[in-house]
Amino acid sequence: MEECDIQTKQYNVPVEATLEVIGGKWKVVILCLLKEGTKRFGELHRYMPSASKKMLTQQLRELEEDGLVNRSVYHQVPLKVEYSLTEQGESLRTILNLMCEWGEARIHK
Amino acid sequence: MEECDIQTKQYNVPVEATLEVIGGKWKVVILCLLKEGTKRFGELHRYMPSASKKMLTQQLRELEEDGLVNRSVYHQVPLKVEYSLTEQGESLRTILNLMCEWGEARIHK
DNA sequence: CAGCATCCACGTCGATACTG
DNA sequence: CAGTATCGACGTGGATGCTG
Repeated sequence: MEECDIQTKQYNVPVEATLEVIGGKWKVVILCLLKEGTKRFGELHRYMPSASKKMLTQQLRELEEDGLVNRSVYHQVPLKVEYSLTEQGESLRTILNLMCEWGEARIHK
Repeated sequence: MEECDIQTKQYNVPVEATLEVIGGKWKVVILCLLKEGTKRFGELHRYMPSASKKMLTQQLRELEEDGLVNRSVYHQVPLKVEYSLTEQGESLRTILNLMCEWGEARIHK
C-alpha cells in the first residue's frame, strides 16, 4: 500500500474510510474476539486456526498502527503478549456486536 | 472458493458467517450505495471508479447469489440493468449506516 | 449500456525453518 | 511463547477487446 493519509485521501463513499482500517481479511474477527476481553497471541490463534501466524501477526500490527488495538509485552520467560481494544477500537463495539448477531441469525436460519 | 454451505460450515467466531457474504473487497461499498436507492450498473461504477467493471460485476453477482441484492434487467436498447437491496440486504441497513458514520467521524477527526 | 472472455503481471499468502 | 525470515505457488485483479 502506498500513501494512505486518511485526511487527504478522497473517498466517494465514506464507508471506504472504515474499510481501510477494518477491511483486512481477519481484522473483524480479531476485533470481535478482543471485544470479549484481552487475549494472548496464541489464544487468538486457537480461535482462528485457518489464519497462519504470519497473517495473524500482520493483521494485528496493522490494527495497532491504526490505533484500534493495544499490544502489551511482558518480558518474562516464556514471553507473554496481550492484545486488547483501544478506545478507538471500543468505538466499534456496537457495529461488531451487530455483525456477530447478523452472522448468527444467518447460520441458524 | 470450494464448499461454502453455511449450514454445515463450522465457525469458531459467528462473525465469520457475516464476512463470508459481505467480506468481499467492494461489497460493503456497493451495499452502502444501494441502501440509498436503486442504482444502475454504470452509476455504481461512477461512484467507485477504482473498481474495474470486472470486479464490480463479480461482486454484484456474489451479492446476488447470497440474496442480498436484486438484479433487474430491462431488455431495451440501450440495455438497462438496475440493482437494489433485497429484504436480506435491507436487514443490514443499521450496520451499514453505522459503518458509514464511523468512517465519516474518522475522516473529520 | 452492461457485461463476458482472455491473457498475464503482481502481490498475497501458506509452508517451513529459525530466534529472543 | 510469540514472533521473524525466506521462498515460491497460487489466485486476484487489471487491461484489452468483443458482444447482445
